[in-house]
Amino acid sequence: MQLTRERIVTAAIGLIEREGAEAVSMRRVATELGCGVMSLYNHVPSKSALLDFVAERVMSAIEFSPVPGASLADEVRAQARAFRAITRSYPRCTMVAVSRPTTSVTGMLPMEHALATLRAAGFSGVEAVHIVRAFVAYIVGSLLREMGVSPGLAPDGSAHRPALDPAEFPQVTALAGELLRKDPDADFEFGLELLTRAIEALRPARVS
Amino acid sequence: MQLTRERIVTAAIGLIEREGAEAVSMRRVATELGCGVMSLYNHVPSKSALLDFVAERVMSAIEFSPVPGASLADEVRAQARAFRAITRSYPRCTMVAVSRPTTSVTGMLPMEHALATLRAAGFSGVEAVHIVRAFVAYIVGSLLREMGVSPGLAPDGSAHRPALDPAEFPQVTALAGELLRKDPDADFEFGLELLTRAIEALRPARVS
DNA sequence: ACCTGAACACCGTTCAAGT
DNA sequence: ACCTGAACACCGTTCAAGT
Repeated sequence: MQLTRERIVTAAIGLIEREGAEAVSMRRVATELGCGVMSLYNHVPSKSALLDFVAERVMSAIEFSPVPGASLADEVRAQARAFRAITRSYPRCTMVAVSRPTTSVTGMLPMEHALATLRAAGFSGVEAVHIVRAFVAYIVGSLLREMGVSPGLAPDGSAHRPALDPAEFPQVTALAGELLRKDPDADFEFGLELLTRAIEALRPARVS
Repeated sequence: MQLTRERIVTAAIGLIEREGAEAVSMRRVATELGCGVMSLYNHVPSKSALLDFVAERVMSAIEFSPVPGASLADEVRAQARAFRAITRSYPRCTMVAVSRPTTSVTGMLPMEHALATLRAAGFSGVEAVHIVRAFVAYIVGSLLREMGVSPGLAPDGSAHRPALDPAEFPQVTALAGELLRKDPDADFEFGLELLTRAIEALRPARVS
């Protein structure tokens, strides 16, 4: 089969999902595709660029289903969840996507959508940009915590949890159960609700 | 001079700050210290562990100056800013710190502090944990956006900004100036204010 | 135009040998 | 106990040669 950028990116994504971001090498991708390493360079300028294309593909997988009569809060929540949903399709690729600046056209579509929603709700352009940035920061930070792993290098599985001193860390030890409990959905929804209510309170009175 | 873990971590931090995270290699660190590569392994089990120690050092550099009579909002803001301030001292190390889970004792100190503040303000343990997580997600996401670079691999400087179609991207093109303006402080403060107000509104009526 | 092997300058880590 | 050189199995990318 013909070697194309599409196929190369697909192979890279598969590799990342199966073995993690640190497993990706040009040589691995090449053998995956049954070609020589250098053949890749006819379709992709560098490894860094390849990962950019991976990021682009992941980001363009964000799906909006704009509900017609939705309130501002509902629309904001829906878009934030759609963003986070890519984690479901590409759990490990999400990290590489999120940690490199997207310059692609399709990567700008969520931004366009979000700005339109906020402007329609009465926010100024400057406010809209600020709000989107705050939400993106929160979502990206949530994804990073949820995946819990560096995109580049996996942390050692060394479970040398050093036993905290209850006198020095009264709160942490008291809430250890809660702190160790993993419920990414609940965590995400909690912060999302905080931000959503905050922008509702910020919304100009003059509803269009 | 004696080779110690301290010196190795310091050398790694210096290397990261000077040349970026992707420049760190055991061999580079060794030559930096004027010793053989393998000597490092007497004090550090692996490269991954070395980066964990880097993260620990960076995180433990967070400085709190607990203002006595401060309001909840002021305390929360102060702690969030203190977290973000490590970016000033370790601009590039921050990214490696933030993208690997901290299991160290000193890394738990900010958490302890934040939980204490929130509990003193009347929040339950479960609420406090949720709130801290939301703030951490926001702060980490902000840092990631601010540094704009993957911890592992630098993005290509290829400025192939592909010229958006104004018909397809009316908001983005209209707000291009605002979107390209870089003011990380203002961005951070905006979102911080959103979250702070949100938890103020959430606070239980019964003030202790 | 597309493919490719050899080669270069790198990696992290194991192992056996030194002191 | 600490250091270390050689070696192994990898990297990304250049270059010159093929078709």
